[in-house]
Amino acid sequence: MLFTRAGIKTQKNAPHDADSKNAELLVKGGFIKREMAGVYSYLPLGLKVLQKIKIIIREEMGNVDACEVLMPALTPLENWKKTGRDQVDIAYKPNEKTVLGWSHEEMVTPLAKEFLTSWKDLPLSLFQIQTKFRDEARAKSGILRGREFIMKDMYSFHQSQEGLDTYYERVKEAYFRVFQRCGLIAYSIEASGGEFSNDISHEFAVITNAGEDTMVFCKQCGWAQNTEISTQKGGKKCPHCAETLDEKKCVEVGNIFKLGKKYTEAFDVQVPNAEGTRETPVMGCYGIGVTRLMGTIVEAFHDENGICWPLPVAPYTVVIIPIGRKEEFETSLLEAKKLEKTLSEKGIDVLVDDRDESPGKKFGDADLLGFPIRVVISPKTLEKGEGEWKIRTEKESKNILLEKVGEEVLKIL
RNA sequence: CGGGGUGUAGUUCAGUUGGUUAGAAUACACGGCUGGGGGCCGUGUGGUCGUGGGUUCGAGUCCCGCCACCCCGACCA
Repeated sequence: MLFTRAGIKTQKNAPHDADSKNAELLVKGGFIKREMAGVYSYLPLGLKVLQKIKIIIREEMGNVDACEVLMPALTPLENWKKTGRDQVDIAYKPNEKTVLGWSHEEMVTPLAKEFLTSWKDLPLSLFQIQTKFRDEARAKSGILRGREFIMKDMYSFHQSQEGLDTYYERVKEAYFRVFQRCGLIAYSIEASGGEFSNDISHEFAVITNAGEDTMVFCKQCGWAQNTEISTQKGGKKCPHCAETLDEKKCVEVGNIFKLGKKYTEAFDVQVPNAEGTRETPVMGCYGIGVTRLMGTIVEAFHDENGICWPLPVAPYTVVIIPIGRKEEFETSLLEAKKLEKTLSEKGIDVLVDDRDESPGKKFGDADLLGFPIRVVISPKTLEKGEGEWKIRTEKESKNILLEKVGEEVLKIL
């Protein structure tokens, strides 16, 4: 892909009110554009990142036998009246008949009811990746807390509590893999069930100063708790292994709940078991804030020059920068395009900075935009058929034969 | 939802006690130079000063309402 065709526009000035690194860097890099408080457009580069995150999520949800669906964002108020959640004040209500979905228990449960006609249909797990609407009193921190955001929400139905318990643990493992593949270290922390459930739920938290939550955790055994409910404090001893507890700010990137029969009862879902007796299935629900996850990745991976995307979610894996003047630039650009073709054929996402800009500007943008690998092609290096290879997060660069670039990239992918 | 603050060019900002034709940087367009870390020079485009009212000979500037946005707090699935 050519830079001038990729819909990329960087800007020098950060928004004056950027209150977090993700807001500042994503806007400067032209990944997103703010439209209102807590509402963003995703521009070509930002959308590419989102798509890569979604691919990871889809693969991992597939691994726990979940099926993807897409339910409407516009939902009937009637359904919410059945669960008493029609009065929740963060809900946007376009009119007296409809609610913009802020969670989808009220939609997925009636849907599952149609589908679940036999115990053989259980367990059933459905997920969607969809825009959610929540009228937050105060949106903040870029895409970490918006009024409109993208969420992966999944709902499972089981014949027994044991079935749910087993599945819950499987999903927990899948969640760890999702965050790990995004380059993040997530802690599973005990939290309150909120309005969903009286049981303890689990949040997945990533340590970062931009976070709104605080957790206490044990580096030794991995035990962690949200300070919201914890009686423990940093500096005290871990209740499990007596190590000293740490206390850090964190972002909640996911959460999972055991819902029990609250929703299946509200919608009168009953499934005949093997004996022909009708039973009410138990439910679990599992969320990942997809756009929040993207913001968290930026909070976790940036330096003074810009973003440092982890390989699996980088909008482009490699940026090729041809430099030189006049005819020399044309020669470099030609070589860059040749290299692009070779790499693309190997399935590598490549961007060629074909702009007629100063080298400094191109380097600056490459750093800001955070492509993991940079290959510079100049008359100097071209003499030996080489380019300059540099990893975004490393200081030093090295020269490399252009024909070797492909295998070098594949080596670290 | 309480307290505080800000709205001027695409963006970041200046604009004196109210006083002609509202400025800069950056971005953008064109030309020239430059060519390994956001380079230089020149020319040009771009503004109903958030919005509605009021005071005044005269309002970007003063007063009131409304709206939007930001910060602190409350809330947060």
